Amino acid sequence: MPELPEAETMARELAAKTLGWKIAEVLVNFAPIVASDWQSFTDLLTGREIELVKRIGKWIHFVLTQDHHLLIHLKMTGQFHFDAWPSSEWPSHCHAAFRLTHQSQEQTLFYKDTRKFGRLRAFGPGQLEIFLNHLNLGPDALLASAKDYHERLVNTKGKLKAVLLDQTVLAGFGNIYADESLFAAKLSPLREAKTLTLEEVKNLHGQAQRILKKAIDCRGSTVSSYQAPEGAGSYQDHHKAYGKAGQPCPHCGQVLVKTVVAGRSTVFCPKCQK
DNA sequence: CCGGTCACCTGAGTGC
DNA sequence: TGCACTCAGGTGACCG
Repeated sequence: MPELPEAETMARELAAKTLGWKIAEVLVNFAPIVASDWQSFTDLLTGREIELVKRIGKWIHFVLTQDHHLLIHLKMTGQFHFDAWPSSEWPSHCHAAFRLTHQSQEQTLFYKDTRKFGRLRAFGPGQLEIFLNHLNLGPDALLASAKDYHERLVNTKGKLKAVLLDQTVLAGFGNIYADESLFAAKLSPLREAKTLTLEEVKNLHGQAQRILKKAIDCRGSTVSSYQAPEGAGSYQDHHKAYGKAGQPCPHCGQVLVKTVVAGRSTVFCPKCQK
């Protein structure tokens, strides 16, 4: 599900609701959703206060007191849901519950994930760095400069679309925003990334920045079930290529073509995108 | 080493 | 209606 704009939206909305709140209690309803054993997971989190909620690539990062951390990858269908603390019945597809307290107030944050691909990880002091090094994420797709893009893209083997999806090259692109950015930059997803000129990379960088920022303004794309804590996003109304195979290209009218690159469905205009 | 394929899951949509 | 089949925003393991 979430790519950079959806993860950014979730982090912002979670921050607004949970900053300064304490994790009073943790329940895990489906053990495999936690990367470690659930006992050490709950032990690491219980009693900590939430200092910051941010995004690292597509990961959601809760910074907790005493150098403790909660890192969540939402994969295809992960999302957050506020509801009542589960007595016996859990809300549908919710696999972990965090009872949060702030002075006399109380609320419960649920991790919800229909397809159960997502993973939650807790870290104690010094452990987060090791994990992030292991992930080896490239520069953030939104924060990186055109020079960063150029250095990363031109020094990588493979088709442009596959390279954009590789989180160790640039962190944050997924299938939607890769297709949308390539369409806007008039670059073929099938091009070998290393053949891009500096001008082409600068243009791709500019288009990607514009699209990712606009998507964040729209609170992400809701294609099927994606919801941020404050509800669905609306950037799907601005998609020009993703999900539009068979429809006319908005630039030239030629039919948009669907193919498969890096195992992912890819839509592009064979006339505009060179 | 590399690209391609599958596995992990569930639900929605489609066609018979 | 119902069933079989395909596809989905991601990534990591495995294979030739």
